[in-house]
Amino acid sequence: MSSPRSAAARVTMRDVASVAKVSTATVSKVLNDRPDVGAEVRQRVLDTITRLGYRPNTVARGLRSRHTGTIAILTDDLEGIFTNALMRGVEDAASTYDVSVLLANSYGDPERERKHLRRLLDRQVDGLIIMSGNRVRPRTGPALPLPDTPYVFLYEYGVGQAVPSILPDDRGGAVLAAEHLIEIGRRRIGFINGPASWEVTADRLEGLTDAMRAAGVPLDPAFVRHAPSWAPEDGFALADAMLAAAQPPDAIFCASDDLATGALAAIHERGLSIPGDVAVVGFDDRSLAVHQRPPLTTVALPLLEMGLVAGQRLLAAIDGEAQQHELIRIECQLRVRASTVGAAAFRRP
Amino acid sequence: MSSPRSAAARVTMRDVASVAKVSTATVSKVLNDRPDVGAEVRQRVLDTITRLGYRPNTVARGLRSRHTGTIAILTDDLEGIFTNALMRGVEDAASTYDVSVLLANSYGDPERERKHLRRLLDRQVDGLIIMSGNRVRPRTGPALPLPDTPYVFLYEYGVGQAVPSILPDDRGGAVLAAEHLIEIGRRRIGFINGPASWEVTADRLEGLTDAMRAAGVPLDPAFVRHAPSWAPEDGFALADAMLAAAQPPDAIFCASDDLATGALAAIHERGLSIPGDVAVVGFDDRSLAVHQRPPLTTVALPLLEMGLVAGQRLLAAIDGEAQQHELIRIECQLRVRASTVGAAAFRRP
DNA sequence: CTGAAAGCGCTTACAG
DNA sequence: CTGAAAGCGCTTACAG
Repeated sequence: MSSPRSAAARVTMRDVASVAKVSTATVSKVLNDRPDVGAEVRQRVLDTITRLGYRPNTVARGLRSRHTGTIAILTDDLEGIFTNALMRGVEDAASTYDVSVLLANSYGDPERERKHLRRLLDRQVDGLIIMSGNRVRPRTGPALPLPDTPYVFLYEYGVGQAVPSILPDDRGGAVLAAEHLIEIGRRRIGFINGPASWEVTADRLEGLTDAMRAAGVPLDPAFVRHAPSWAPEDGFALADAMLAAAQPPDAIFCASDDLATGALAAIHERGLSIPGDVAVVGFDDRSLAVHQRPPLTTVALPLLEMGLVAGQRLLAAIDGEAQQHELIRIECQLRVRASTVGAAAFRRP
Repeated sequence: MSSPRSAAARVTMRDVASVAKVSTATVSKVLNDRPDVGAEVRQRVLDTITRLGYRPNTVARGLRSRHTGTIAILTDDLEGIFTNALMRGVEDAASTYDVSVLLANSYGDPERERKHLRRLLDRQVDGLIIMSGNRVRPRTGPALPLPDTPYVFLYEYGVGQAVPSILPDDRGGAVLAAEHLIEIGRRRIGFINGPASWEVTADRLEGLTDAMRAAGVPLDPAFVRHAPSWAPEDGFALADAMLAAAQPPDAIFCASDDLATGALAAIHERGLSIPGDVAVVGFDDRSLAVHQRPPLTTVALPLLEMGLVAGQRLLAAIDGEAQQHELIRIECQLRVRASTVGAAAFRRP
């Protein structure tokens, strides 16, 4: 039974059929769990399969059946700050259904996107997830028309296309943060938002505003600022400015963990305690949040779940479910840590 | 010419052949850039292809030709700290050769790895990149034997297998850091290493030790410490302890940017200047490095290049190049920033 | 240089 | 319930 090392003649469905004394059609039916196979024959085929170590060739199956069990993630940024977690969700969903996922990185370049799309379509992918790895914004359709291939948008959204877009509920996340600060007794809440050109900043501001209004707590316009960038440096500068006011805020809500990192430093530098003098809440729940001094209370983006939902929606569409234009907002979660409910005050030594 | 929306009968090679009045064999030759086709016929085929908007079916090609133009990345951690950059390198290399890349996440579970491997082999992938997203260590072979499918290890390494492993040159990276600190005149250099159970910490310690010895600068054992974890908190604690010494270090080299972040905080808290009193160097060059106060000099891991090399090596093996057991170390790069050559001292206000 | 024929390994109607 | 036949869309020897 020794076989030439690499030529180890693959065992095919024909081999199984001939050994089990059935037709390949029958083997195929057994493999695909079709009901119309006798119990005895089924068992014989199954036994033969394991005895021969037969494995179906997905490529052949794909050619004949016209579905490949493959989806693709097409992203504009493979190194985006949220890319991994989103991808993991998609991969989890796909894996559950024995679907494989292809990866394509367009770098946000339409020409590259077109190339990838072409290759992916040539490869007969069953569907596509078009994903931004870092920034929610509207986008036009795919760089190539996809008349026969379902797709969904993830962490970005289409404007006219009849497909779902999976997004975080940024507004709701900000509401959570605001309600938490109000609940722990803060009344002078500052907001360090991200650059106004980023769409999420509008949603987060809206959530904060609505929650404050609902609670009857006024929001001082002087304490509501857009940072020029998302960098900690800007969080530092804006927090420092707020702290210099005659009546400084007793809480600062930042639209990102990075901004919050800067805010924490500014508060420390002034010798104020956290959360005693100033409570701080971030947004995103990146891994650095938990390592801040004190650990940062923050609003967690539901990235994994978003990826899962995107995957499930796509799979459903592949199975024939009708798609329509809709924005699916996934709830954020508040992660309460010491920067708002600190064990004792966290004052600089 | 209106076509029923979804049934838009695909144009196949047969259509092209019949319109161009040639055989499908000839179309295939043109498509695959075979030399044995007349110039005139070639042109006619090409014209027909664009006129009909023909696109080859990769699945059919794969079935017949026995190579699918697909590789897979199998990782134990899709959210590993270095996963994205490594993947981007692989994707870049693959894309260049018109090869697609599949993504598979085993979560480090052998059973899951086996499942993925099985699915990937059924799918007839041409090759595999087996990658760790966060930690260099030796590993046994794939959870399933791969007699006919080439693979390479990335950011981890095999022990016996006749395949290459792509790794960073951690030792060399530490040499760069040490030489830099010595060059700017530091003589009492502290080293905050990562947990001893992490293999890279041995390499980085060796690099530091060798460089110091070569320069004739003594290394005080009291200033060489393994942190219990990679977290900033531990960097803080160890730096703080070193600074409390009668003769504190004038430079601290940290085996990760996270540790360095903690060290920076400890130095600030003591009211010392950076780099005036103490210079700091990190390792990894994560995005947070540049946002430290002051921006952190650090040793950049060559992740993108590692991914590229892994991809290229794999593609070469797929093309038939012989593989052997080898550890391929890619050079790190020193990124000099203000924490060692700061514009003026960076003293706390 | 060109084409007729076979075949990659499956699944799909369809007949019995 | 089972099988013979056709065919998915290509590429590969091979003959001319």
